Amino acid sequence: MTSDPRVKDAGRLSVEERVVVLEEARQASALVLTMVYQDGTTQMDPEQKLVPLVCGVLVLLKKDLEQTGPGLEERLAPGDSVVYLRLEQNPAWAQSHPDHNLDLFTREMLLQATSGSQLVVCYKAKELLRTALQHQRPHLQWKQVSSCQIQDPQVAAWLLDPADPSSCFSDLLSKHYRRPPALGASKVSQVLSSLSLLYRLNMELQSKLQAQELWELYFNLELLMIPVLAAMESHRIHVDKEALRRTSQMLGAQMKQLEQEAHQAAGQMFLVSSSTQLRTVLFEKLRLQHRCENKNLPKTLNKQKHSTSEATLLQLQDLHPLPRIILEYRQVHKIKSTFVDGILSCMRGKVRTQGGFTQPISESFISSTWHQTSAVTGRISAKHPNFQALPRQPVKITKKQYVQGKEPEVVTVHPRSMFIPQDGCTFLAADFCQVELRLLAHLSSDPELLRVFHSPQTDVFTTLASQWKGVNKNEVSSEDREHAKRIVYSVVYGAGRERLSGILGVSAEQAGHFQDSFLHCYREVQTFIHSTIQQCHKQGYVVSIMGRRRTLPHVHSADWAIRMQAERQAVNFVVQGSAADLCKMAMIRIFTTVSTSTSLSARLLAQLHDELLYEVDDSQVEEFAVLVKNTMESLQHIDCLGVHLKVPLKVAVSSGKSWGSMSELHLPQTSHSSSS
DNA sequence: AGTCTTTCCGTCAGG
DNA sequence: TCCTGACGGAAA
Repeated sequence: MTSDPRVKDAGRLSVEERVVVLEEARQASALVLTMVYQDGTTQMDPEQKLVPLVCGVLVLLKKDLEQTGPGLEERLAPGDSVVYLRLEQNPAWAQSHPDHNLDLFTREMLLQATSGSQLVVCYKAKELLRTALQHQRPHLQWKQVSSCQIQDPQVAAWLLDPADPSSCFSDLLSKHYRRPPALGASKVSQVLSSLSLLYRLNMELQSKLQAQELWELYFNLELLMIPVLAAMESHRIHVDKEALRRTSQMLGAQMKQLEQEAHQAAGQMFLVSSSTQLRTVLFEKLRLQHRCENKNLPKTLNKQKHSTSEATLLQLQDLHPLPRIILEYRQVHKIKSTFVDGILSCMRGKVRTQGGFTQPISESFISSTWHQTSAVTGRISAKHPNFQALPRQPVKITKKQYVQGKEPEVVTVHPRSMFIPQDGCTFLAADFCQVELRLLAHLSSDPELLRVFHSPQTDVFTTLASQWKGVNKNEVSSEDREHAKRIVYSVVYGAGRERLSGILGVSAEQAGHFQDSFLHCYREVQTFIHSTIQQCHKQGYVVSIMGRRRTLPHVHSADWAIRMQAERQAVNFVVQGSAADLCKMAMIRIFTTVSTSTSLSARLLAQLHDELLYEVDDSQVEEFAVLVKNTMESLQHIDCLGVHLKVPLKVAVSSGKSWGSMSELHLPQTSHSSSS
């Protein structure tokens, strides 16, 4: 890489030459970047199993934007130059020949790319940003890159077609621009032409976004999410590792015991974790299905076999002791494998290089990877671990004591309580209350639903339950309220009465009755569903409040089931996608405010769709809570994207010394809560 | 024929 | 009913 004459190796430039290159970078009309890994691949090569270590960054400095001509697409234009920045793996104090001028140059170049005002392009920009933040720590702070607007073809292509599984660079090239160049040339030549093509591809995607009216969403929302996500990944959450280890051991013992009980109840040995083997025991050996013919036992989705799901086992639990044991086993198994051992395994395997030696370390900090382009609805998702799926409620486990005169011991396990703030800090969570339902009220303009949200001091689902049941608000039980919630969402997302009856535990007839009465009470909701489907049929796609779109080719399918599914997806997308828009905008607004403040230091740790989790200095909790609440509720009106909601937004803020024990923070009323 | 890897399915945590 | 990701077993 560094022996090619077309590439300027920063390490071999003189101090004077570096000054010139830096000035050139500042004057360049565009910068195109890619990370280079130790195995010689770049960000534009197809994904590998194990992400190789980063060894440097290649920067293409484009002097002139409008250079076109035969053959120029994949070759360097005259006046363009390429600089290679080697990223030193060792800290400065451990280097044999520290070159402080080179460190400074690298830092300045990265700063120019991440906070400069000219056009910057990078495929998978979030990875580059996160690497820069980690590598330059503590010299490059996340606040410094908050205004960064690196363009990313992966994000652009996803907005154009969110259903397309985020494809590799060469797939994007052939889909949106032209055939990728044939292999054969040297690796350096390939990389250089890829950089040129990356620039061209970006220009092509830019005009496609403009043509589809997606440019504003891209530029004002999705691009600004990149630094937010990069910063979120570079903040680590403290985990009580010892508590996790103890819990793992305890759950292991509990599983062994439940396994024995299951074998005894079944009268044979079998693999308790296998749904196939359990099916054989329950329905071929014990023949439990014959003893509950009045009930409608669920079947598996593909091959119409008896299901062994939770719903089935709950129906069978009075006939035999086995189903209850299995339910408990599954609960313990899920907690142990995914939320205790799973989390522990995400903390291992990281390596830190120290004085030339690479040694495995086991820190008690963790950070997820956040994905911007993996959900069709525009939501973000998390992996390794999946922070968005940690159990909300603690789980009770009864340990039977085989000692005379001892009562069974009840232990509660709560994975969220393993996450704790750093010393002197507090967790603060901000939750958008019933965003999807509020958006439904806005989208449908249903007068009754709007009225519910405009009358303050009432719980929405309680009001809904009282309206549709025709009883007084204080006569509504918590069960009624829960039912109201289920009914609302089942209607909006097109669930049949069968499905609803399964969830509520009532007859299908009664479930159907509930649905009818809901739609009768809120007529415009029905109209909204119909018009959304109609619009999808007419133009082939649907749009969220901020202009996010999803094309649904299957609405034209001749197959009834396929077509109906596409129609449900259309309705769901408009509501869920709009909620995603709002939540992203909230993250960006808060990020910008904190970044431009000299005193605030709150860090975003996680996003749980409609909830944001921050780590805040103890002394700033109140101030930040007010800021977050006001910022989020003010999103009722967003001028730059033309959003004006007919409903007020409500945000609940809570804080605590562990993620498992958060209590609501009651703040003074603000002006937004009574706006109309 | 036994072992390894990959893919699919069922189940369940979240919203 | 929609949208995710993780895990373990079964099949390929």
